[in-house]
Amino acid sequence: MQFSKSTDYALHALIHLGHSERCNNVGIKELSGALGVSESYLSKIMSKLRQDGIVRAVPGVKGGYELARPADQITFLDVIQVIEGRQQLFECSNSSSRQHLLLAEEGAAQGDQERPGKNECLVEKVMNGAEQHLYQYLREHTVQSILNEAFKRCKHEANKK
Amino acid sequence: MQFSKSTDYALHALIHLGHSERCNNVGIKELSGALGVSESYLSKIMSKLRQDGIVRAVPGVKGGYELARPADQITFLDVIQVIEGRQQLFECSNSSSRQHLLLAEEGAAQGDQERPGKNECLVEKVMNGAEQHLYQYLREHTVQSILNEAFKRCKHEANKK
DNA sequence: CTTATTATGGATAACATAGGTCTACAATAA
DNA sequence: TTATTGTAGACCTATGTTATCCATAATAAG
Repeated sequence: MQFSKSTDYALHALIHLGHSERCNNVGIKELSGALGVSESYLSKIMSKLRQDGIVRAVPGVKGGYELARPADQITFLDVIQVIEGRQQLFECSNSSSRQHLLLAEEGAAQGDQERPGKNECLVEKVMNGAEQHLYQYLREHTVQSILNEAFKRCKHEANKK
Repeated sequence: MQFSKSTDYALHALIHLGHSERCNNVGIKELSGALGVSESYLSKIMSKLRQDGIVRAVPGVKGGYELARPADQITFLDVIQVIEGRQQLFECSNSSSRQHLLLAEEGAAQGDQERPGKNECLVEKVMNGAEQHLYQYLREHTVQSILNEAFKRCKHEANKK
């Protein structure tokens, strides 16, 4: 279980875009140079980000990419879900096994429809809880928060000199 | 990014073992039957769990598996790390890129050894924070806590009748 | 001691996904 | 119109997941 390299590239690319907000568009050449990835591969990732409305792209001379919304409204979770997809982190593979009859439906016999989550597998329930926990953390960190942190580091270093 | 089916099988198998604590050993046949997985595949998973000291195995007639320690000392994290491995969830793939020079080393110039984590990439820092957050949650849930929850469900249903 | 039973570990294979390249095409500013 | 830049698709390879099968080792019971 690991995040893909594409997620790494996407996050760093977005930070680069946020950092270069002054000049409108950043070309794939500049981006791939900064990250050390091939243009062809990175452009695929950028396309995904564009399709999901994270960045805007303009073709043509002087074209390139820019953030589609303020950097403080682009969360880590946004980016991760674009690249990794939105399937849940954990799924019980065989919900009709004897095990599940025991764990999930033991307490949910006849017509127990008033509580819908009741016959969910307990293992899955814990794992979904973990997922929500993780997502909450990832929602609290944005491209902007990275830029702020980098700026703080920079200033701190300047003071020492 | 998803947990593998093996993790699912491992968790359910351990819960089965915890539930059948009375009779000493549970054979692979009973386990695979309960989970709806082939014996050959499940035995691979059980071997891993044994190598990491989660379960004990005895071969021979009347052999089988049992938990190697109390169910409340087997956390979800333990199981996941055995099956999924212990690599970190996220690694920056190219820490020598221009991007990283900006993000990580901007504030960590000459001889800055007194703070070791200082020149870590900020993206990686957030992701490692997310990982620790997730791990903390997974440490708080054990095989025993699932058994307790199942027991509660069972009792609750009994009261209703 | 022999035998039936059970777990172990290696070899192998189908399949999906990640990671990456290349090329033809579309859009746009100069 | 043309040079430049992003888009989309085909394509390839390596790796990991999910599995199966078989020979071997260990063990309890007879």
